[in-house]
Amino acid sequence: MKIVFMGTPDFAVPCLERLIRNKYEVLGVFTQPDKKSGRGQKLTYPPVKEFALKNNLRVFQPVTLKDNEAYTAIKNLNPEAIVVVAYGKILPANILAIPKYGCINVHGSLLPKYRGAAPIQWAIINGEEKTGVTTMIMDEGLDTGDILLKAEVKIEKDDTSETLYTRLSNLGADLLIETLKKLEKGELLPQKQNEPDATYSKLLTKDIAEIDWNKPAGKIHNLVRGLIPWPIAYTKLNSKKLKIFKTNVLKGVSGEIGKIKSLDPFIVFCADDTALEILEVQFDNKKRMSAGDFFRGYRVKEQDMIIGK
RNA sequence: CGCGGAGUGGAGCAGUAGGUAGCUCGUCGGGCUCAUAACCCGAAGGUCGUAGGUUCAAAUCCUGCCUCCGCAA
Repeated sequence: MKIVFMGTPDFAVPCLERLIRNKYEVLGVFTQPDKKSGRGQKLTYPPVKEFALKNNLRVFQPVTLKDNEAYTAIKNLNPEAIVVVAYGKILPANILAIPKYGCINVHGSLLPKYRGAAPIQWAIINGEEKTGVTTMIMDEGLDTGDILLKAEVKIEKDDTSETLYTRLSNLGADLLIETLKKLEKGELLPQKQNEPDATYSKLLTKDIAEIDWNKPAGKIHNLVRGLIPWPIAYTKLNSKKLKIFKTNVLKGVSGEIGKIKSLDPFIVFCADDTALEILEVQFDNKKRMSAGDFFRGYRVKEQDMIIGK
């Protein structure tokens, strides 16, 4: 099958890799334009572009798909299917209509739950016990297309968005190949999404990353896990930012909410008689380290430490 | 040229009016103890990121380079 691939971040790379490995003919790869990023504002390529170049694929980085230029380019490639994985742009109707098998999207949730951005992170933040990937035939809406296949995974207690990402991107890639094979054989019957069950997730931003100690420890633990590797949950310690990477929930512990119970181990009281043990932190301009290491060098008396502001 | 912080024994840090380095933890040995991650005694371990420069003398001053990190994107 002749395919045009569209994707941008790491999540999309396994899909492209599987397509190549399974001998699909990848006519071209669309990805977001290069951006200046990182310290020193260096121009960096999106991960999909890196991978595409290494595999000698044609790369397209249009600023918009809504003009005639992008449409014509895709039309001329004459794909039988367009595979879209975390591309970051909406496909207009005229492009959706080009391939005979349609535009296939791989989404990191069990649709219709978690349509939109950052579905994997929100599944963890909300404490879901399972999530998965879904393939669908795209339409003009935001993740509203008819469902082709789904695959579930269990969210483990210590999963972070990072670990879940890895699992789901590989699962998604496998599901994509299965979807394409069955689609080609005419074995798939697209299913309408059940609208009343639909939920949407927002793009992650830094302002959701500050920990609210008035919540129960379990919720905070989920936030911490969900915000790895970005933007990282944090609290303030004597007015400076203390990023928190790893925590442990303690139950049946009562104390004044938002106060430090002890430094070794590092425990803070939370709502509903719970407490959060903080295992790994990163302070100010320091490196990421265990709470024990941090307090070994942080020379402020315990009674002078103020958490949360 | 986006802004800024930092590289000191295994780990985290202190040490800027320049004179061969200290703390907490860990490690090793010994002691106490029914026992211990607890306590006591002792020991090992650092060419102070790297290359030059200034100086009688630099971890501490100057210059280049490498690496790491925060913010902003």
